[in-house]
Order: sequence, then C-alpha cells, then structure tokens
Amino acid sequence: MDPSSAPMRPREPRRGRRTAVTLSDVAAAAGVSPITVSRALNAPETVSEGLRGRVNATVEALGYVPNRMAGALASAKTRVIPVIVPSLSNVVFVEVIEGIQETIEAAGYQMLLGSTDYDLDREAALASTLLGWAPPGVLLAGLRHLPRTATLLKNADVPVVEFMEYGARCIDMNVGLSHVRAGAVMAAHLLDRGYRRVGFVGTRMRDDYRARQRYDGMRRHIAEAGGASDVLFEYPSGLGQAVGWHALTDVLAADPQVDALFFANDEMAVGAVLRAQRDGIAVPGRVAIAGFNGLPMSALVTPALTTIISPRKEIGRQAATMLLSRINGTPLAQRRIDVGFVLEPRSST
Amino acid sequence: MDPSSAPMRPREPRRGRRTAVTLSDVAAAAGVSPITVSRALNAPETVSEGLRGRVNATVEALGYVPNRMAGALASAKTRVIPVIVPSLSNVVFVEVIEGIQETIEAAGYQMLLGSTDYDLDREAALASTLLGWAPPGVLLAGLRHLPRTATLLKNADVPVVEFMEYGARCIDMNVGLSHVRAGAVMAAHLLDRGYRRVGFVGTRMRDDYRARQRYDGMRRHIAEAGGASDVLFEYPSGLGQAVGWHALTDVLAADPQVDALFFANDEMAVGAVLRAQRDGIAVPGRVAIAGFNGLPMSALVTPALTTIISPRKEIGRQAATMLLSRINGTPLAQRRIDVGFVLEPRSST
DNA sequence: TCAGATTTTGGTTGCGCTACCAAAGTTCCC
DNA sequence: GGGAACTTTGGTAGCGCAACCAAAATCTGA
Repeated sequence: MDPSSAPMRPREPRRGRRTAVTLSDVAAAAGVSPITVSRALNAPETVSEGLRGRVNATVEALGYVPNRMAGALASAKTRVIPVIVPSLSNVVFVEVIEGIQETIEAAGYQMLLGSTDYDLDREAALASTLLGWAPPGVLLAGLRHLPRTATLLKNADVPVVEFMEYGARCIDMNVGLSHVRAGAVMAAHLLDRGYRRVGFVGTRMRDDYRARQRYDGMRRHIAEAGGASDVLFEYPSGLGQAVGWHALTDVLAADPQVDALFFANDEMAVGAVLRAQRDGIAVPGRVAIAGFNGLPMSALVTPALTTIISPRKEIGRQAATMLLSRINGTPLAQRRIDVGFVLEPRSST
Repeated sequence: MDPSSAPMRPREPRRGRRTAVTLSDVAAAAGVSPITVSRALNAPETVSEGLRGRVNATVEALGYVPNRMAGALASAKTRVIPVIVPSLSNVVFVEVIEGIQETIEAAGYQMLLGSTDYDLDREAALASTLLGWAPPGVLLAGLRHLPRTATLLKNADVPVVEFMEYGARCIDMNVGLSHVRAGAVMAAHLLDRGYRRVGFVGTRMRDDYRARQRYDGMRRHIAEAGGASDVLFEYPSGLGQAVGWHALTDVLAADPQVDALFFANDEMAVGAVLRAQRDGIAVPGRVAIAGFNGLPMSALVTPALTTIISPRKEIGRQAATMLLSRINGTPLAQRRIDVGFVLEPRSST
C-alpha cells in the first residue's frame, strides 16, 4: 500500500508552533474545501451566496486571520508598499506620508515605512531589505541615490516613484517640485522688494540637498540679476525652530550688511521671527525673513512669514496614485509630474 | 516507473512570474546546497569561512534578495512589528514612532505602520489585518479599544505593548504617563499662581480621550481645592495652532471671567500666545496660558509657554524595548511603566 | 428532453525558504 | 591509533495559501 521508497516514518506536525486557525480549519468547520474558503474571502462573487455566508460565519466564529505570508508566497503578490524617507522629524515628510497612507490604504495596501536619516548607505540597505517583501511597487524620497540603489530597484522590475523634487533623471517615475526654481522665485521676490544682500540659512546641506538646490537657485538668480549679493550660512545640525532662533542674531552679527534671510524651511524661519520679536529686531525693517513650505504656523507669527507653499500632501497622493496605476496596469499619461509651488508674500519681507 | 495514480503530466514551472534570483540559484552558482546558503546568511558562524565567503560573493554577484515571505512562512517568524497610532498629524505620535523605529531597527525589525484616525473600528480592522503578518509582537497606542480588538490581540498570543497613557488595565504591557495626574498637576500650578477661573480648551475630546483625562484631572483638582472654578471649551475639529489662535478671543468673549487657559496641547497653546501677541492681549496679565507636551517651540514664543513635558521619544523607546525583551524571552521586571512627566513653569502663567 | 454553455466546487501542486535529522569531516585525548 | 565529541554540510519535508485544471452542478434554448 505504501510507496515503495518511503522508509521515513510520518512525523508529528513538525514544529510545535502555530496554534493559529488556518484556512483548512475553517474549511473543515464549514464543511467545504479549502479553496472555496479562499475564494469566499478573496473573490466573493465567484462563490454562491449560501456557501459564502456559511464560510463568513465560520471565519467569524473561529476568529480566523489569513496568513498574509502564505498568501503572498503562493500568489507572488503582496499588498505592502515600502516607503523610504530621510526622516520623520521633519513635518514635511510626515505630511507626504499621510497623503501616501490615505491613498494606498483606500486601495487595500499597507505601508512599510523606512527612514534613512539622510544616509544613502542606509537607504540602499533599506531598499534591499524592503524588496525582500516582494512589494508590488516602491515609493522613495528624492532623486539622489547610490548607484547600487538604482540598480537594485531597476533589476527588481517593480514600479518606483521618486517623490519630493522634480527632475529629469529618475529611476522610473517622479513627482515633485523644482527646488532650484523655488529658490529663484524667492530670490526674485526679495530683489523685487529691494533687498540687496540676501543670506541663506540651512543645516546639513550636503544631506539635505533639496535645501542646497533652493540655495543654488537663489544664488544663480541673484548673480544673473546683478546689483545684489548672496551669502550662505550653514549650521551643522538641527532643523527646528531652535536653529533659526539662534541663527538670527549670529548671522546679523557676522554679516551686518545682510538685509534679508531666506531660511531652508519654515520651522527655522519661524524660530527667527520669534527671536526677532523677543529681542525687538525689526522685521522686515532691519532684516526680512522668508521660509519654505507654507506650514500653517507661518501665517500666525507676527509679522506673518513670507514663504513658498509646497503641496506636500498632494505629492504623497500623486505619488501613490501613480504607483497604484502602474501596479494595476493602467497606462500613465506621464511618468513625471511637476506639482509646482506657490509664493506667498506676507509681511515679513 | 511512475506512481500508479498520477495521470497528471509534469507541468511547466507554473506561473510565468518570478524571474527573481532564489536561494537555490545562489546555491547552484556557488556549488553548495541551498541550506548552506541559508545558513551562511542567517547564522554565518555555523558555516566555514571559505564557504561563507564564496556564498557571499555569489549573493553579491547575482544580486540575490532573500524572499522574506518564504522565510517567514517556513520559520513562522517575521521581523515586522505593527505599530498602530491614531494619527500622524500630531507630532507627538511621530516622536513616539521615532523612538520605536530607532529601537526596533537596531534589533533588525521593521515597522508596519497603521493609523486609525481615532476610529476604534478602523483600529480593530487594522489590528486584524496586521496580525495576518504573524508579527512577533504588536505596539498599540492607547488603552481604550473595542472589546473585539482586545480579544483579537489576546487570542493571537503575541506580546502587546499599549503606549501613551499609563493605566491599570492593559491587554498585556503598558508604557505611558497618567494624563489625569498631569491635569491635576497643571491645575495645582495655576491655582498656586492665583488664578481662579480656569478654562480648558480642546478638540474632538471624545476621540482624544487623553485630553479629556487631563481635563478630568484638572477639574477634580479644582473642585477639591475649592475657591476656584473650571470651564470646558470644546471645538469640533483641528488640533493645530489655528485652533488656539481662534479659540483665544472666542473664549475670552464668551467667558470674560476666565483668567487662565489650559490647552489640550502645546500647538494650540502656542497659537493662542501668538494671537495674544498680535492682538496685544496681555499674557499672563489678562489671561494665563498653559500647554501640554513640551514641544521645543513652547520655549521660543513670547512669553515662553508654561507646559508639561512628556517624554515622547522615551515612551517609544521603552515600549519597543519592552516588546523586544518579551519577544526574546527575557523576563521583565514589570509589565507597566509610568514614564512620568515634568511641569515646566514659564512666564505665560 | 438533451446537448451545450455557464456557474460553482474541488484536487493537486508548488511558491521559496527553514526546521529537523542524518551524514560526513575534524579535532581531541588517552 | 581509535573512539568520543565536536564541527560542518546535505537531504527531506512542509509552512499556509492560491494558481491551475478538472469535475460537478446548474442553467440555456431549440
């Protein structure tokens, strides 16, 4: 009766683990085959109403939770989308993530979040680990990566959306705005208002190269316009209001000619405004202050902060939407989207 | 030769998918058995140096990325930890998440993030879905859940840490602080400074029940102390500075007796301070303002904001550490940790 | 009424990996 | 020198599910 070449005795159910209810348990309890349970859950319309009801009731009764790993392995499909960002400390990324989250969750996907702390090696490592989840797509902040990260993602043959900045060379798809252009627009605004020595205040600008791009855009515009000059103030760390708070007096002491300051972001700029207020430094009388991002608080300080509003949540939504389209095989009108930005001139300049 | 009951012809390699390099590919290329490759990657010390080198080189050369799903399925172990929070819009949760992230990543785990938007039904659904990943543990914000969520988690038989508030009844483990006590401490401070009619300003306090707990603590303390009264101002939505900004004048108009305001959080309180500043309302002369959380910006406004500093990142770290201990089977000194808080009296009161 | 089309259900196999066991190779010490 | 103890490698099976194909049940229409 038994196969000729099977000297091996039947073993106990292998490891002593997994007390959890499985699909087969449900099937047995409901008196149907496992595959019918699978279908009742994943493609309800292909199962008759009676059975479907019976299966659902049994699922409920046993507290069955499908094992995603098994499903994913069998179908070679996961509903997890890795999202890689440089940092969570920066509100901006959080808002983008919210946009992503709401979009992909509505489509039944889950987010696997990784943060690189602005370290490209960590980014490569994260990308590699996360690809191990055989995701249907990847969302990645920024356009600058190590060559091996790009290779990895290209070889993985999954749709990839790089978000935050808009640029010509992307791995696959791209959603963002031009930071160089944003810098130029702010420079134009400041020159227009008559300021002649414009400082840019940033931190960790090798890592935060988008801030550097804004500076580059500003610098080039000022150089081309003539009649004004720029100066860069770079701090080694931090990105919050405390930096702006300290930078303001530092900078004015170091370079008294400065009559306008463009901060790398609104948080820093708000810090500077608060400091000016406390110390009685006239804004924009002594120095004009501008920020970037358009955080709600920029409108609440006195004087209200001139800033550039970036559509952060929209970036997240668009990136996710684009990715989902590609996952679903919908043809895309375009692989790159420039979401733009809006200069919001207020009383601080 | 063939088994008697197998009329089925051998098929093509099934689905046309998965061009990816597998462990067997690496094994073949390196001239070792698959299991050796597995060991070289997961338990390097059990493989001789020579083979290990050869395997690693082959992995590198072929660009092999292990399929986590298969590994997880085979070993019944995932290195993914679900983290469920009510919202990402609130900085507080983000900071807790950062603490969690840095701790679990250092231990080789990844975070699966879900946000409930303060909806307990969504929370239950999320918990169920996330349990499908057969995680080694779960991190969950708050102590209040639907009965079915608690049942689900208890039945899943995985360690669970509930974080944010500290309380007596938890599913498994708990890290947080007592919000009732925080409210009482702030009330004591305000009465101490001589204020006699204290308003509490919050939003969505059915959902944000931790804010409600702070109010309850405050209210009870004021009632017990005698000689002073409290009043609650609740707004339907929002949680940012804009709410505080608008609330300040609303509240003073609605109840001119109010001489102190305790806001549900620092963001709102800062909004109020900024408004007071713009409109020339004396703080604390006309009205004292206090916040909760101890965000950095609370120290930068003028007047500096009295607040209660909550150890947010620490909560994340402790919660993660606790969970990891249990995952690793390390016995725990205690199942509940009160991380406490610090009253920071500043010039706004 | 019955062949053919359609819907609904079930069997078998394998996704890629690791647990378990066994075998081969090494080292050690009396 | 030989056996015990240890280290290193390999074979086999199966984790829980869905794809694929086939079979059964039901519905058409002439």
